[in-house]
Amino acid sequence: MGRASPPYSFGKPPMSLAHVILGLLQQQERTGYDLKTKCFDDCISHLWQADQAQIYRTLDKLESQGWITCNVEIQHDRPNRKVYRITEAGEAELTHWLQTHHPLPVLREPLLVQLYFAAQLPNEAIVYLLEQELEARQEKLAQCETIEALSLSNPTASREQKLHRLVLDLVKQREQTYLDWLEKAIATIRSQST
Amino acid sequence: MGRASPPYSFGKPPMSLAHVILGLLQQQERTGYDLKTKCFDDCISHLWQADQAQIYRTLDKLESQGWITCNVEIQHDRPNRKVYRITEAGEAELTHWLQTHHPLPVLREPLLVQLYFAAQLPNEAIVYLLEQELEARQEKLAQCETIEALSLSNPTASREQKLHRLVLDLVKQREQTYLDWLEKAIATIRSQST
DNA sequence: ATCCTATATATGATTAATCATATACTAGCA
DNA sequence: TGCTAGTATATGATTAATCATATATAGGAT
Repeated sequence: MGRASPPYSFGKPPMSLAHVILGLLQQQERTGYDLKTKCFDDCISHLWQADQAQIYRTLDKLESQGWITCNVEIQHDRPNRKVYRITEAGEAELTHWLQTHHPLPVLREPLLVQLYFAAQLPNEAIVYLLEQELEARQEKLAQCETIEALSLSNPTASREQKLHRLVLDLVKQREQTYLDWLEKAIATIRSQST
Repeated sequence: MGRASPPYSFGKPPMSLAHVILGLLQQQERTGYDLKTKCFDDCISHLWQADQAQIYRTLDKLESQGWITCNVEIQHDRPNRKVYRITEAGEAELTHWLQTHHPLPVLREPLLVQLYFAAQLPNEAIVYLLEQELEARQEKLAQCETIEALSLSNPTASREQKLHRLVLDLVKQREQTYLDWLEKAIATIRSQST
């Protein structure tokens, strides 16, 4: 008991986006548009990026799965809103998923491939590549700091906020590790004879 | 000039796996089976993981693109081998790709999502989750060290090897950042009242 | 009068990736 | 005898993700 019986058919093991959405809908009811603009883009872009089309299609699947329900709000000045709410089955599924270990995600970084095969390139070309990456990573760290300022600025440290803080700490440290390594790598390549 | 004219149609911007394969074929000619077993699984698993089926399909695409050619080696005791070699057009494409900045890959980590929404869970459940992640990350770091021992043990420091070392350094540091954070996070949660 | 932005949802097309499975022969082991 | 492992390539099915585009209305700026 606790979970629906076997024939799920909907996306087996990870299905992570579905569960991110369940988590967000457990906080409060929302529309697809709210999820995209207020949640994914403004609050958890450091954590999970999602395409608008995929959000709407996942909402459809979650609804036909019985994990969320939909209530259409008629609006006259604007398009109607489909407000989604998590169901009891959805909460059970979320609670189960939250406690399940998932395999480490596969990382595929073009920059590392480039560096791995860069032996044929002149040093300046390699340094240029690393500098562009450095710039992109600095920008990403800045985005993390924006999110930090927006959502973790007030001193009220609820249990939830402490967890959000932990998550953001990792993401920031990850970027910092990258930045440190890039600076070291640039110095190493520069000091090298071609 | 330098690149084939517009109607590529094959996978636009990233197409990274195709370029990893081009890089490996520039080192020497290989079969799909060699690529899977000797390269992806043994040498660059820390860098890029690839499914056997996708390797074969990408070889087909690269061939029809004119970036590699194929020579069938007839074997009588075993299945025939299709030996692939990079072409001049392929080398030009690789050189171009190696110098192009690519957008940062999107990271989607189930564990971070779980922690973000874990406020409803008891501390022990959160700690258990973090400990499982810690174990998986330790194993991954150990895999990096195996690769290090296998491919970077000899003291000959060619230009190529120095680059491979840089790449491995980042991957190891990334895992270490994770491990440090996980230990800190476990201590933090443990010290917390439920 | 025209254009852009915001609100709101939806579909079609395509790519990248994974999983399962099929085929086929050899060699070694139990 | 049957089983497994290694060598070698290939296809079908499916999922996850991205991009482009379509529709519709209101309100503000140029």
